[in-house]
Amino acid sequence: MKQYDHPPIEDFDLIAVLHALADPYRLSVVRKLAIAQPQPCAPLQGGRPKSSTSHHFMVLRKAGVVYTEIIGTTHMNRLRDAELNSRFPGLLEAVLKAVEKEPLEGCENVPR
Amino acid sequence: MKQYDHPPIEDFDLIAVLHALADPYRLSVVRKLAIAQPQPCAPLQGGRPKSSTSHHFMVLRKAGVVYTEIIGTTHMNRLRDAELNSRFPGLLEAVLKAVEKEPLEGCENVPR
DNA sequence: TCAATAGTTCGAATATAGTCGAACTATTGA
DNA sequence: TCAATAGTTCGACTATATTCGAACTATTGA
Repeated sequence: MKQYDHPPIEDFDLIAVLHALADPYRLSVVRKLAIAQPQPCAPLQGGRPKSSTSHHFMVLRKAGVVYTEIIGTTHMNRLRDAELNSRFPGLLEAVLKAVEKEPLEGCENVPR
Repeated sequence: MKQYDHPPIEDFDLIAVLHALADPYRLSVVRKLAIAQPQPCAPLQGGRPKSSTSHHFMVLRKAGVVYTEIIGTTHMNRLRDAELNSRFPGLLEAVLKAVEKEPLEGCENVPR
């Protein structure tokens, strides 16, 4: 069962993390994973072709934002929130909090 | 004395702020302003041509990261840190903290 | 009034990123 | 063994960003 390479914490680069988060689609993925983890890619596609989704997940993985475990045919994604927080304390939390009141496609009916 | 338009807090957009910060040169400007405010553009150029500097300052201003006041012939820049913090609590602080141990060109000899 | 200063604007060139269809790979379950 | 599933890779295209020189504007101080 082949797995992805994920950067170790000490290789996390702030510019790469900020860039990874500075895209509406990728930010929505991060928000959804923050609500429910882990998740396969499929339910997070949001109407996009698989190749685009795959590209964005690669950006998230390379930055260290997402960890993907291959289980059978599905790729299970989770946030590397603890690692991110140990390297860049408060960053992910601040980002998630910054958009928590904004609508999140696919989660319109989630009660608060 | 003509002045710039700066977006009001309620128009701040997280994606734009993250994008503004996700560039090495712009992040260095933000770090330098966090150390000493306000400053004109000139000492922050870092060897770049003026047109590039001007472009990056425009990105920072449009995102709401930097406030520029025109005083005579110099454009004095400061961080909109309080406003940023009221809109996106903890974000700027987390970003600055994330890189505080990294070298900052032009500040190599600052004692700690 | 005029030169110097500080920074902008323009336009073109280059680089980086995002999008998408089509072909591909690995795994599972029948 | 074979079809279905989940996602990747490739290559081409488009869009967005960055870079830079050159010409420009506004203000000041001599």
